[in-house]
Amino acid sequence: MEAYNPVKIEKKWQETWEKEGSFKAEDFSKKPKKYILIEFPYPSGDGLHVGHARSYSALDAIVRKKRMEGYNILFPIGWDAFGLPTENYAIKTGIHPQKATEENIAVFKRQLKSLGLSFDWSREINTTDPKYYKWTQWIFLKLFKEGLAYQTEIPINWCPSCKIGLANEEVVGGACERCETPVGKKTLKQWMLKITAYADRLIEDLEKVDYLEKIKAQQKEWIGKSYGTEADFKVVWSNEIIKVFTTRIDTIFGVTALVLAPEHPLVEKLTTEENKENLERYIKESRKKSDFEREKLEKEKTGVFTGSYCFNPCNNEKVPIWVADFVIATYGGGAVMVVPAHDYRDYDFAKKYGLEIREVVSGGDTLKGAFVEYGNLVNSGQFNGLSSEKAIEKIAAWLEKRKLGKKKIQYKLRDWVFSRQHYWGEPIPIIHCSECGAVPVPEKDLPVELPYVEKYQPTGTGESPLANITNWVDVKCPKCGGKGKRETDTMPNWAGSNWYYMRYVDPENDNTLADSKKLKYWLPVDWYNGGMEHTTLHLLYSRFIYKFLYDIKVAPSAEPYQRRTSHGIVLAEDGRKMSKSFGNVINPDNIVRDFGADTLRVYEMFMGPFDQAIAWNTQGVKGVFRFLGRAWNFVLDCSKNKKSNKEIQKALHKLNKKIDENLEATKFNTTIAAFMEFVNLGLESRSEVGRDIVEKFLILLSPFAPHISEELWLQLGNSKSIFEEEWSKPDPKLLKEEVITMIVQINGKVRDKIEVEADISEEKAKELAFSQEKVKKWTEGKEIKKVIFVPGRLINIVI
RNA sequence: GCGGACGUGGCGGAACUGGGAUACGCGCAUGAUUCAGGAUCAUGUGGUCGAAAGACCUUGUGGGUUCAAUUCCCACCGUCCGCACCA
Repeated sequence: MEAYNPVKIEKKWQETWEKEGSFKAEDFSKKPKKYILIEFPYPSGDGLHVGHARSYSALDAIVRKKRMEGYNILFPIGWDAFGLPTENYAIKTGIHPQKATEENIAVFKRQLKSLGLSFDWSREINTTDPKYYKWTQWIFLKLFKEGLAYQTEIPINWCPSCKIGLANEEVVGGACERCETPVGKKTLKQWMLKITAYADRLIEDLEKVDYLEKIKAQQKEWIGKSYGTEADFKVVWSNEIIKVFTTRIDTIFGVTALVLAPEHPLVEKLTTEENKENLERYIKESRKKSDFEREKLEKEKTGVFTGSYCFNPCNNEKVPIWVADFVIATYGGGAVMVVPAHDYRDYDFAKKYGLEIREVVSGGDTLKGAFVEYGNLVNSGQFNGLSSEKAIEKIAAWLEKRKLGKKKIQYKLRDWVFSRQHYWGEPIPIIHCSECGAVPVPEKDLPVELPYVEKYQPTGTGESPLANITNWVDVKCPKCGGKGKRETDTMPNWAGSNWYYMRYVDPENDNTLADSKKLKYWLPVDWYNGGMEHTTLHLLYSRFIYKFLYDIKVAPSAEPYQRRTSHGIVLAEDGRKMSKSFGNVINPDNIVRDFGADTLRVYEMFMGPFDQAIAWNTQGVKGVFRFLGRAWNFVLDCSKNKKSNKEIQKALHKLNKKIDENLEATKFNTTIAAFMEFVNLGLESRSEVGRDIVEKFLILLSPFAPHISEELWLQLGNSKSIFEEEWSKPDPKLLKEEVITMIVQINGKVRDKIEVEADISEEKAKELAFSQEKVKKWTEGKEIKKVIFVPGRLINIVI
């Protein structure tokens, strides 16, 4: 008998599957459809990560099983290829991003194919292909038309190293997500997408989908909806009104100051002569501070008095107006009412600057600290005695009646900065005309192709490298025919990934983003798996874009993804992140070469709970290789036997059941453990295991370890592919145990075990239990208080 | 500070709905095979006491509910992830 040698068989089967087009999805098939999606990879220069292999292998197992169950499966693959890493790589090496992308894709493709993943390669897409990004641009034009894409002059997060504007989502801990340089501010005219218009629907429609709870929670948190009241504070000696948002309008009688963000438009006007110098210095300094530094300041609060006052709308008291950089300019209008007695932050601020601390909600002690809970109102005029809940309603109504305020909903979510000052992205299809303003490129002129140039270094001025290409920039205005200039900003790398899963449905279509009938057939995606790190980025953005496309009747449903699961990352053996600089990267090529793709796939499923981060362990890989070797011997050995005993048949059906249940729950690790147990049992009684069993075993194994299963299937004399076999259903008769081990407990401690019929009656069980020697020993001379019988499980004697 | 997850052998981890704690794998030990190493196979492997039979202890800590708790409740300690001066 030949020993298991994966290198000899894997390539052969990969070629056969490809040649026969075994995994092609069929549009409009009569079979029930399932659209199963993994996040398409970014083809970086580092090659495939074992982390890619982890989630892809797991989903491939699900896909292969579902095909055998009779589903028409769409399991596609493509490349999310625009973006900074490639551009940076190009700048460093002098290799054009397009060429680098092509080379990287070739490597990724070879690596993915060497894993035997059952993608439908005929639907491969690439976001940098003009035929693809034509439609990315088309979506932008539609957004523009509906007023959801607009330009504005805003201070944006600016990475001084990448020389690029960043979305809030790309700033991690005050630093650039890509290069970890502390982020500063720069005011630029930027394209924005109005995701805030969809904030409510993005929250509400989470009810309709099946996402992990933590994903829903994170998205809601990110959108940050809060209910409150906006109150108008009129400035003394002026007609200016400062609008203040608060969730605690019940504390308005405790206001002893008002604080504006340094960027607030009224700051200059409100600053009196004698405070001018002080204030200017303060603003200058706080502007110099990056967000990163602001956060690092240990929450020490600083501020300066403007010299002006305003009126509290509820009691007409004069309230001093301050400026402080703890107030966020972009949230709630950039103005905060300070209630030291009932807010921790305000308390600190008041202590530092000697502001009055006035209790207006009873229950705390203003000498000790802020009391932030709800209570009953005091020192609040006609509202005294009301509970906070009631007061919030009453005061809001009172303000509203006098046109001094109104109820308001605030979100943390902000509009999405959609401009990037880079070369390697989709050009924004807009032409600027001095007469007509921003004019959309006519749809018939799409795509606006990215010009192929030699130099793509950032200009550093805030303009993209495209600004230097005059013959591309200078065009006629499509509206008036006059002089126009192309928009030189490009889109962020999220643009292409917003809608890519729609393109898989109809990847060659040149007339529309995708045929509407095909969209209707395949969408929504039934199961989408990806990384947790995309929860507030890609996942939220793409839901927004899809909802927009639904509104303009392109997308067929309200939500794009029916189910969302997440995998944990794969760490290096030392528990750190895999990184070239640590020299701890595991290259999947080496694992495939030394142990085979099946071992890699099974190991990555076995290594730990799917949703949990886990460290690589090469010893563990060896263990899985051993298991597959044992399985190989087991199958070939036992295939010569004619008959199988009942025990192994039962074990097989139990295994079958376990796989069915576990896969839906993404419990891949225990599924593999069940296979190992089965093979251990099989080898123990190998003379009593026959061909019928090993054939069925191979069918069960095939989604997980496709190459070895296909090869053994052939060696057993089958002529058709194992993947044309039907997935089996466990036989309930064989699942039913006839004999069970009944546990006998004395006072909850296991003292004996007895083999009994599964449906033994209570009387018989008791009788049997008490007749046991061990039980007699433990109960001798003791008073028996109680006997508990759990059918099919145990008997507990309380003494 | 807020939101979420979690704490089980030397290690990764398992345990359905409250019913045998430590499945499966790694590692380790002993033996077989081998000139040797590797590979493979067999057996053993939570702790303490014991020659053994066996007894007792053990799921972060302390308490509670229960015939029975890794699982449920309360308090505390600790770890990880996300957000974070959001008014």
